[in-house]
Amino acid sequence: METRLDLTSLNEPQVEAVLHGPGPLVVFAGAGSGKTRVIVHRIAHLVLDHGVPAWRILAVTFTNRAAGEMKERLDRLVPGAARDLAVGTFHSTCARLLRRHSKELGLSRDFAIYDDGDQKAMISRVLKDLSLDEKRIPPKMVAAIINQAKNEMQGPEDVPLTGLDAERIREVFREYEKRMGKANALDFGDLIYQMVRALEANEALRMQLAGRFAHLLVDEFQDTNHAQFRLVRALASVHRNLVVVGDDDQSIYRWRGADRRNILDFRRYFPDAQIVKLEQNYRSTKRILRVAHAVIEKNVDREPKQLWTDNPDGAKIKVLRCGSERDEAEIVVRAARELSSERKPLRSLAVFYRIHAQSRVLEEALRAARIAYRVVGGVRFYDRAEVKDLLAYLRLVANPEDDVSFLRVVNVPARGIGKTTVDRLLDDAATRGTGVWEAAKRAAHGQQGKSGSAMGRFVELVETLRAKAPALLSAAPAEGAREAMGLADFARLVLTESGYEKALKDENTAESDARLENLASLVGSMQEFEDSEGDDRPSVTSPSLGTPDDPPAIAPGLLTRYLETVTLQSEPEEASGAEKDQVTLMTVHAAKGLEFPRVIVVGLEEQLFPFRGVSDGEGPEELEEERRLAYVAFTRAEQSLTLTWATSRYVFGNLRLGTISRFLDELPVQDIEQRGEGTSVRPHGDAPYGQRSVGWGGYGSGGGNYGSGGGNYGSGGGNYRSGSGQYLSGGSGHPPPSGYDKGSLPREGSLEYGDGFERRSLRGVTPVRHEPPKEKEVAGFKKGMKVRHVRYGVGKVHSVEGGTPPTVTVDFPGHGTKQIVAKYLEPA
DNA sequence: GGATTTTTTCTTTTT
DNA sequence: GAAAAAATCC
Repeated sequence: METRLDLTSLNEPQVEAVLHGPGPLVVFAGAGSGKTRVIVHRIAHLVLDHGVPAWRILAVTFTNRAAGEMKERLDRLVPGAARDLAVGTFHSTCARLLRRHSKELGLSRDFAIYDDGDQKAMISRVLKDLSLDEKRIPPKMVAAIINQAKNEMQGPEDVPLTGLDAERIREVFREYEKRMGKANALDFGDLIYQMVRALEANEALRMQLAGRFAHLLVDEFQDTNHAQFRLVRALASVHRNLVVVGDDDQSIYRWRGADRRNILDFRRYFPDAQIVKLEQNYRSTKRILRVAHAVIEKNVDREPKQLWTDNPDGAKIKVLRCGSERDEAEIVVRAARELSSERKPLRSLAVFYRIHAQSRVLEEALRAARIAYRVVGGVRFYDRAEVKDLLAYLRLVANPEDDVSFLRVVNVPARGIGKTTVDRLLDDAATRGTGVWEAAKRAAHGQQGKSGSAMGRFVELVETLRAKAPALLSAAPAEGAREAMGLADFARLVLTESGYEKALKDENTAESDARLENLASLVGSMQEFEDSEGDDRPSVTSPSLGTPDDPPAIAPGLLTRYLETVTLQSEPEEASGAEKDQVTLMTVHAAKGLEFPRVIVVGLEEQLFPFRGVSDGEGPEELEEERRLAYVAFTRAEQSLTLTWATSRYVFGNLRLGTISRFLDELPVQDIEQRGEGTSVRPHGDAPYGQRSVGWGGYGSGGGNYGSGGGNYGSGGGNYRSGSGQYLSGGSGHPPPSGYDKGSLPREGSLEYGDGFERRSLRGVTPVRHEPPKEKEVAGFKKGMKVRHVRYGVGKVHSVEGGTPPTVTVDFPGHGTKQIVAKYLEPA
């Protein structure tokens, strides 16, 4: 057809997907096949060539990042169109729709959204109130059951439960739901679950919403769960213009309820669906694709397909055997230095690991080498205590029924409302069946004069704050007069009125300073949010999902919108401005959808990658998902891919010996280049986990799996220790003395770096005899002590190094970890 | 009631 | 080895 949109840059199947007419379409889009490009072009096509108003197009993604990227790219293609486009994650889209229709649905407009931590706190309280033992019924397990149930669209009455405690757990679920209702709170699962229930039960609402969205596009469809599928089905029920895009090989969220059947069997639900397959890869070299394919093709349960590319063969994939995780870190440091020497930006390098815990060592090494890096995910900014405290205050102001937030801050800073008082309050709330806020008000009024009691003063504080922020609590007046207090100003007020700021200032330690700094940056981010929301004309879709003829009558206030935004995004928005040039560290999960010229994947050992947890029985499904993860990791790389594994590694603080990942063994030999002495390529086979070993060329059987005896990664207790800073010099091969309680040791890893120069003995492991290691003391300092430094203030001793002159490693909050010569420190 | 020290648990992966 | 939970001290 004639299009105003330029399609010359697209290949044939891409064009087919972009121009697809009415009705359902499923696009199988392999890694690097231009998936986002297709989605964005299709939206542009609908707007430009069919005149569909952008607000009638809904695009759903899994992450805020993907949503943002989509908007940005669309804006480049069709300037102005992105603003009105309804694009968001499943969760944010549902949250907005639920708020917009809160009245009809019997919800409070300012309902709170509980993240995992809040949810766990709520479950713990329910367990306590039902006098159930948290040891016997762990809150975490209950949370998993509740979340899974909601993913499957099941409530407490219809969730199938078996086992001794089935009915007890059901009761907890029931009570949890009740409390959530009282608290005006929804958890992540609820956002989808409640929206689907509303749509399926309420014909008028379904017609209204499904009628509004003339086109629906869903990204990463392979990772949708049942509830999300039902949501999509309901929203597409009127126009049936549904395009889903995904790749079953990249489905990595099975543990979160993702069901690949949703994409694989798409035609069972939509028999008339067209299928388009995108198999040309534009991202990676031929070698990278071959290596990735070698891992994924072993999966039985997959749609057979193979990516191809016109790109060159490229360099061989490096497979490096390291002696320890520190050696792995050293590889990363060298790769970063190599970049600099080639005058390439640091941001072209990314390092992926299976679990977050692996990032620490990498960070230490990069910091020591003064290489800029950023860690995606992990310890999140919004998880810091002071940040959560301030947000809890704000949440309480927006929604005083929010029990979890109430209990979090009722005595922070200490204001004389201790455990006894709180317990009495909770008892009262439980016996009368009210929320905690009601109970607190009762307690306050019971006193002569509100300020007669500490509780009374707290209730008064919250009410006063609420009274001061009417403009934040309801939609801003149309006149837009900025007469009232802004969000950031209000947050500052909360900090002073609550005494929070004063308490931190009085503390006057390096740590409290750091906390104050964090709060300042949080308040700064509020200012930014405020400005960005105020600057654009209020768009019809964002953030309230209204339509031009049907403007939201009860749009939530700025405060509620802000809280929603921070709860549904795991990390603060990247500060606007030039992107910094730094190496990126992240989990493989976080890497999905991204690409980097150079990629290093660390920790390719059995039990770690493929991962095997302590409790889960390991079935073929789990292994297949690990393969998909590896596939995702490898296919992020454009030009260079390096895979490392370590023969020894600290897990939980004790040493584990590792064996090479089966994934590495399966790679085509002609495409890889192995370094590191003694790496052997074992014959392929299906030896069970924990039964594999690799010849070190050293001591016989090699002895080491993570946790011996088919054990688990993280079980058992070795008796090894990495003496503080004691490294073996010279990699002499004398066997370890007898008398260790387990296994034998690998020879010190000697390692070749690819520059032809072999370095020996990077780091041996110094075994220690049975007697427990003595706490070392240097110049009167020992681990854990608080010390003061003229320049950095007060810090905690991380470890003592000894030596001449005696040196101590100290952690200074706000300044990082420093090595300081002992005489410049004094005990604090 | 609140602060400090000791003990325990934890680790997949995230909206 | 860190963070949370629990126990102990003031």
